[in-house]
Amino acid sequence: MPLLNEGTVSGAMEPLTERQSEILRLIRELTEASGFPPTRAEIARSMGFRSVNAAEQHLRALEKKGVLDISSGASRGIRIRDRSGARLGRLMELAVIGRVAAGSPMLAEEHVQGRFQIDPNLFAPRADYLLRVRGMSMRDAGILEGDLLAVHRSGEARSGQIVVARVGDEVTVKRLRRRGHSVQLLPENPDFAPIEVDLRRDSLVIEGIGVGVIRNGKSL
Amino acid sequence: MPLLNEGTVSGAMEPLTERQSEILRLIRELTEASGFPPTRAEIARSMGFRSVNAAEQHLRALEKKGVLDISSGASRGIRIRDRSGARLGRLMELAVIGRVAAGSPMLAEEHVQGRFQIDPNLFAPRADYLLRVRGMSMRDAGILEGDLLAVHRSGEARSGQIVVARVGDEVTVKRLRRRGHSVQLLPENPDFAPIEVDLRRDSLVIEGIGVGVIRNGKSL
DNA sequence: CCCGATACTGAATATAATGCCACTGCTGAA
DNA sequence: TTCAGCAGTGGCATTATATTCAGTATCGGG
Repeated sequence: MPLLNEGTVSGAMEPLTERQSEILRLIRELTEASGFPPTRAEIARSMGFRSVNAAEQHLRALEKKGVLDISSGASRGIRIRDRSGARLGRLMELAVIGRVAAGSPMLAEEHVQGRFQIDPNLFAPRADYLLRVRGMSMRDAGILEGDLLAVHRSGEARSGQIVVARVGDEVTVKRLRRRGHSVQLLPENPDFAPIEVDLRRDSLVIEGIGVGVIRNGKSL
Repeated sequence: MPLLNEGTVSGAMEPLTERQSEILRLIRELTEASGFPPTRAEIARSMGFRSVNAAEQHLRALEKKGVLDISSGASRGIRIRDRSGARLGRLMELAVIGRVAAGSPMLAEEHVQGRFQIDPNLFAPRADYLLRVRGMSMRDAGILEGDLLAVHRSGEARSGQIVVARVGDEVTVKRLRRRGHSVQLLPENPDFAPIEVDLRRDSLVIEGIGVGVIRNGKSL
């Protein structure tokens, strides 16, 4: 049982046409200027279109090419997907992952509570996403309820590391300890019991390694 | 001795009520999460209001107090006015402060160990610098040796907040408790003793308020 | 020559969202 | 007591917006 994860990342981005780049640039500018994304009508007006549908079609194209997300039905529901390579500065936008539904992959959009720009040099190895921690089972490791655990996506972990693991249907943060055929997931709080996993019988998927903690709430 | 620092903040902003602060925080969160500001209905739903007008009234109040701009007629036309003006781009570069020499100011260049780019939306109120924590006196608050404490520069603090204080020659991180003429600086670790400061005799300077924690080292 | 992609015009429609009015209840200051 | 500010409920007219449908035109393959 190789403690392996599936892995999969999004693919290449189709090139934009000249016009589509213009639209994208315009959306950036208008969003920056006003604090919120433009409507179809505003795009059309700025571009000189006499039909809002021209803007609509462009948005569809941009969404299909993966540079935009459009929230259906929501007014101004445009979000520019800032792919890491695109930016001038070398900062990443990390997703904040909340409650993870059983069976579905970690980074599914439905789990994303928000995004934060993080200096990649802050964590080593590189953090791939932030997981909102629930419960106090890692209290004595200084990881409290509501904290954001910076997670490095990796299917393998060494004994002693803090891992994000999937045991059965549950996603949990614990310290990993290997013991031959079995693996222990140790809480850092005497009020909680260790989880014993026999790899010959139970499934264990390592989702990643904890590489940092960010606490920003009122839990402070 | 009025617990005051030189610090000083910019233009007078009327204080927000508890509820209004909640609304503001919510708007920040929703905007961060979705990429665009919420509608009145979304605010009402998130807050549990049964009337969208409750949200409308709060927005009016927040606008009147100068923390918001509302674009009349535009859907989702909410812009949070960033006080302090400091924010030029979308992210700031915060200094990491190490050992602070007695008597010299916090942000003196000699104390700067490095700088990290941080999303200003990560902490509220705004973090002004990061302080490398020494010692385990705040262990039970989840602040460990080597952690970076995000500090909001402020000469005033409320009872119960975690503060960076200068007592005599020492800079220390503790939880503040006011007791009439005296102030207690409470550790969050039974192995350490509280510090009692009599304001009529001893000097106490609040350097700032702890607004967040970042842990990135191998302490994890 | 037809097809699909790009790039639009123009109009129609359902609904999302703002903005306003009337009203309740509380609190603290004048 | 009265009054202003705060915190809501509920309803409603008017816009604002998204989204779809029906076209026109150009371009580069296959």
